[in-house]
Amino acid sequence: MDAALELMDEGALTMRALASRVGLTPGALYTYFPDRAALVSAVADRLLAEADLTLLDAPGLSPHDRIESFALALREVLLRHPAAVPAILGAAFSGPTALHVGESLLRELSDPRASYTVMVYVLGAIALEAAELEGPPPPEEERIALRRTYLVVDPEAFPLTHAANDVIAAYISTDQFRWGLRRLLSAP
Amino acid sequence: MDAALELMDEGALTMRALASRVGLTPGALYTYFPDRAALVSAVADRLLAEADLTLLDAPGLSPHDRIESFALALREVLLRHPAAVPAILGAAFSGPTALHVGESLLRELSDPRASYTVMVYVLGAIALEAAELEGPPPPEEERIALRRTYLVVDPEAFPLTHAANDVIAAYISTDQFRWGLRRLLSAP
DNA sequence: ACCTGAACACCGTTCAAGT
DNA sequence: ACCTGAACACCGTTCAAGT
Repeated sequence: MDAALELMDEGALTMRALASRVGLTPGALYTYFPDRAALVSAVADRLLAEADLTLLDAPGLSPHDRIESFALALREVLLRHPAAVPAILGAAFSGPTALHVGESLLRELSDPRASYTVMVYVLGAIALEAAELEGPPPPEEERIALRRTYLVVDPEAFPLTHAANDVIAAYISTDQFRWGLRRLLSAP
Repeated sequence: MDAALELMDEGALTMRALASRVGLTPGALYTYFPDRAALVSAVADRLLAEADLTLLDAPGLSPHDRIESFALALREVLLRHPAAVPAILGAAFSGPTALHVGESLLRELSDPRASYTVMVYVLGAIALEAAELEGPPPPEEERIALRRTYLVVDPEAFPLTHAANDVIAAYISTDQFRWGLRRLLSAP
């Protein structure tokens, strides 16, 4: 599964490539996983578990702070493996680790609807950020600077977008991620 | 592109299948699209445009109501084509239609960071819902009922999840979608 | 410009046969 | 149980050649 994650990061996860990397014949993989989709799900769940789940139960922190620190940790893990993020979205509920995260989240927020809203925001933000990464990401500042030149638009046709260029470039920043999360958590 | 969307809905969009559906040889498609990814992006942008963009400029409505009505319309369009949703996430910023939506959203909310938060929520919610659909969705009530039996967990290991089963089953409801959106928009 | 036919370099998955 | 070798039924993309 480590090899599978590596290949995913390289954007080249095929059963054949995986087999050759672990020194097997393609067919031999089907002893361990019924099919490619099962392999991908397993990798997704393992990746989800790489974020420090204990942050969600950290003593001495407010519920909001626990959620924030876990969300930041999860984002960091997942953005290092952007190609795996779509699989995470797919397994958002089903996997065993996802269940554990869900239970902890329910403990922090009294209304289950609020906890789902947080999940939606966190996974949505990560998914949008991951979508524009090919491999492991360059430093944040670099990505923002790139977006600043990248996202130039016609000022006549899109005046507000043009005026907000700097903020839009920073949509993928940790600050923006935290800002949105806090806004959501601070809702009445 | 209509044929391509049809094939996507059937979960079987290949260049060869598309070619045969439009009465061409696979190679001929490369006159119109440089590669498969370009085709998928084009379909995604066209799908985005199917939601009524004028809702975002509807006179006589508050900014929040405009956003809500457009978000609901977008969700309805996209959930009819769940297989295309990942492509929408990928093209969330780049496409011409996405630019237009972004500009309108900036008009409704004074802080660009808030408008991005709304985008994250709306696209995130749609992505999570789409992830558990194979083809065009059954009626909402049916899906919720299915989830209610689907999502049974061990009450000992996951007591809160077990207790909230009914609400969790309704995570994919229009009501939950609207509830989360309103909560986000009502943040101070 | 648009299309065909044919090829190239791949895929995931299955399965008899071996150990 | 685990693995190989070989096959089956596919892929996306390219490209000479035709109209």
